[in-house]
Amino acid sequence: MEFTSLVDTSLDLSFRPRPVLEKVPKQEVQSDFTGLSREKENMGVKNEAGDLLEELNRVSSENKKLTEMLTVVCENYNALRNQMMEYMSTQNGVAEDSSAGSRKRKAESISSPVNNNYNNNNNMDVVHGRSSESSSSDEESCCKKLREEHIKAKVTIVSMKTDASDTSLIVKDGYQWRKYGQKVTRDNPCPRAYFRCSFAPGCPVKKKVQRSVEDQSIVVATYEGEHNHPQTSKPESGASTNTSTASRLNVTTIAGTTTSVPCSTTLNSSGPTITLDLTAPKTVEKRDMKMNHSTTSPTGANSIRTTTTTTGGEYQNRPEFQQFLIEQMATSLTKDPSFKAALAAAISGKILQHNNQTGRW
DNA sequence: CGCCTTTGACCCGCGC
DNA sequence: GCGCGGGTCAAAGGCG
Repeated sequence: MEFTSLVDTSLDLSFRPRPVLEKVPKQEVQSDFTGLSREKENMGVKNEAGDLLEELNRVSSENKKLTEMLTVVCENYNALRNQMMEYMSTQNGVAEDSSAGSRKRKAESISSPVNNNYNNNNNMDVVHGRSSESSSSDEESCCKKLREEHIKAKVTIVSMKTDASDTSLIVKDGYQWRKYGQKVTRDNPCPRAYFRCSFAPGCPVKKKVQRSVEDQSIVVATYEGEHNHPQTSKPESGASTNTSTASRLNVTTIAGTTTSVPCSTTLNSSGPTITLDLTAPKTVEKRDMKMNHSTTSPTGANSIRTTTTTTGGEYQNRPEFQQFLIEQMATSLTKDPSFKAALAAAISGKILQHNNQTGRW
């Protein structure tokens, strides 16, 4: 996510006074008083207009300076951020290289295709021959933590309703996944499957899939990270990979600012929790639209759980659904402070522009 | 042959 | 320090 995308200077934040601006009010003042011989009042209004213009120019130049400063700050931020990410990648690569010595398996099989794939990006900037002792463990752990926090900030939880008899833990979401592990966890007798995005070698996204304890017909998938590549294929609406069973899709995203659109091609991270049951007959009901801190998040994060029920095929065309989407988008946008700032700047810019063109204040 | 799943072993963080 | 539990690795085998 680029910072500049949050503060978009294309919204004409830099309000520039134009020659027209100086002329228009004068013309208007003169035209308003044409034919009237009230020299004193006229002079008073002209002085007032002049003062206002002076003030406007001052504020405009100040605004311009601030905008330039903001641009510089944004550029610096991006540069620093890129350096930081690059540095973290390098450190991570070094750390993993250095840790290979301590890990028996890694030392035994460095040429593992899995490892090569997974670390492709990180290895690009690795300075080979650097001893493991030379790297600062503090910095490594710091960078690792930062990276983990960065990833953890983008956690999406998707629940999908399947038949309880369906033992597969595969959620078809349009991406290509490679299963790399399965584990029975303590709090859930059903095994948890671990997947890694296998479409792009350096894609950091991981997915955990496990059946719900409460309702074993619900498969809960937890996505971590963001894909660095486009989606490979469209997710099949209301489908699971098991063709014989299947056909019940619940989408639940957890925690954050972005709302996932059900059955869409993107499973955006970090949105309010939305549970969509596309399986039941043709009714559309919105439940629990308010904040609901219970339920689906194993992390216990604040979440909105919304359950909408209808038939999958017609669902997205229904006006209720469109309205619901708009509401969700509006909610997400209004929660975003940067969007508010950009919107305010855009509105004020437009007002100023309009006033300049009409000559009215 | 290449890719995928399975599965037991290993790693590592955390709480006691 | 030790044990527990979650996460990951990688060899083995299956499948198209």
